[in-house]
Amino acid sequence: MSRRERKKEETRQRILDAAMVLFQRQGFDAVTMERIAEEADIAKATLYSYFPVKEALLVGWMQRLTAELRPDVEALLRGQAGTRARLKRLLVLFGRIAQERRALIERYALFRISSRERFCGDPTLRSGIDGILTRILSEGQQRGEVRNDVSPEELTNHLESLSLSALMMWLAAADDGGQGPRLEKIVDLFFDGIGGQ
Amino acid sequence: MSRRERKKEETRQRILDAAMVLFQRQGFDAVTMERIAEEADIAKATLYSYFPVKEALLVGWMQRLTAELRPDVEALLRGQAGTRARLKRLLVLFGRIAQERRALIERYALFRISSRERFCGDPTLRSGIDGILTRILSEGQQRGEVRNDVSPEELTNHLESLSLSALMMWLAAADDGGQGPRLEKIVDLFFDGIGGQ
DNA sequence: CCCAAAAACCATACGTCGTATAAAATAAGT
DNA sequence: ACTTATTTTATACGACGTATGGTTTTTGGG
Repeated sequence: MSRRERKKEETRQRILDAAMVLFQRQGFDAVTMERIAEEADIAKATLYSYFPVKEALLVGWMQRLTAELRPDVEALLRGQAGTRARLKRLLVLFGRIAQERRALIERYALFRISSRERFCGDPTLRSGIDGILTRILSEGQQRGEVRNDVSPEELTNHLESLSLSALMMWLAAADDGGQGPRLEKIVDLFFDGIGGQ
Repeated sequence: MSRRERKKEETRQRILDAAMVLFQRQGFDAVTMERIAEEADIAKATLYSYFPVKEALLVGWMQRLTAELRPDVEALLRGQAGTRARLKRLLVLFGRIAQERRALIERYALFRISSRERFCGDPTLRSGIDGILTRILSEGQQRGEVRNDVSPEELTNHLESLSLSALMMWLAAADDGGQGPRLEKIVDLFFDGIGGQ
C-alpha cells in the first residue's frame, strides 16, 4: 500500500468522521456538503471525488458499522444452525442497530433501496451485509435447504428488498413500541412464502 | 364539480401531455421543469403545485396507463382462477408495458421503490396497481389460499418490493433477450418461498 | 538530488431541483 | 359590484452535483 493510498484512506476517514459528527448533531438534511468539506478542511470538489453523492457518506458509515460487527457475524456463521436461523440472527443483529439511529438509518435505507448499483453489482456502493447474505444463501443451496433454481445473488437482492421494505414500514409506523423491526417475520415469509398455512 | 375543479383537472392533463411528449423526445433528464412549465404555458411555481417533484409526472403517467388497462384488469379479476394465477396475469400485464418504455419505466420504478409515501399510504402518489394487488391478496386470504397472519397491505408492499427489485434487475441486465422481466417467477417465489424445493 | 509526468487538489462558476414570498389575477359568495 | 378566498405569477434563493482550468503534491527515473 503506497503512501498515496494511505493518505487517501486517511482523508477518507477524516471526511467520514467530520460528516458523521455533523449529521448526528444537526441531522442529515441540515448539513450541507460545503459544511462537511469545510469541517474536513478540503475543497468541495475533493469531497465529491471521495463521495460522489451525499448519501455515499452514509454508505461509508454503514460499512464501518459492519466492519465492527465482523467478529459477531463470523461467530454467527461458524455456528451449526440452519439457514433460516442464520438469516434471522443476522438480520435481527442489524435490526437492533437500526433501532438506535433511526433517522440516519432511514436515509440510508431510502438511498440503498433505490440505488441502481445494487442491481448491477458495483462494489464501491455495496452495503457489506449483502456479501454475507449471499454466502449464507449459497451455503443453504448446497445443503439443499434453499431452492437452487435462482442464483444466490438474485435471492440476496430479493431478501434485501424485503428487509428494506419492512424496515421502511417500521419507520413509517411512528409507534414502534420499542420492539424494533421484526425481521424474523420477513425471513419466515421469505422461506415459507405466503401460501403455506 | 365546480368550474374551478374542472379547470384544475384540465390544466393537470395539459401539463401531463406536455411533459410526456418532451420526455419521450428528449429523455427524462434532458427535460427541465422550466421547459415543461413553458410548454404547458404556466409558471414554474404552478407546475410544482400540481406535481411536487419531477417524478410525480411519471406517477401521473402511470395512473393514466392503469386507467386505460382497467377493463383488462376487471376481466382478469372476474375470472375464476386462483390467487397465484391472478397475480401472475396482472404482473405479466404490467411487465409487458415495462418492456415498451424501458427508460421511463426505470425512472418510475426507482422513484416508486423509494418513495416514503408507499409505506405511509398517501393516496396522491399511489401507483394504481397496488390497490388491485391488495384486493387480490385479500380475497386470497378469505379463500384460505394465502396466509392471514400478515395484513393484505403489508403483503402488497412486500410483493411490490419484490416485483420492482426484479424489474430493476431486468433493466440492469442489458441483454434482455426480448423476453421481458419474468414476474411469474417472482409470484412463484412469493408464494412458495425459497425453502420448498 | 532534481525534474518531468501523473495524480490529487483547489477555487469558482454553472445548471437544475425544489422552496419561499409577496404581488397580481381569477373565481366564489353575498 | 364588492369583498374574500384561492390560484397563479415573477423572482430570488439554498443546496446538490458537474465542469473547468489552474495549482500543488507525489512518484519514479536519470
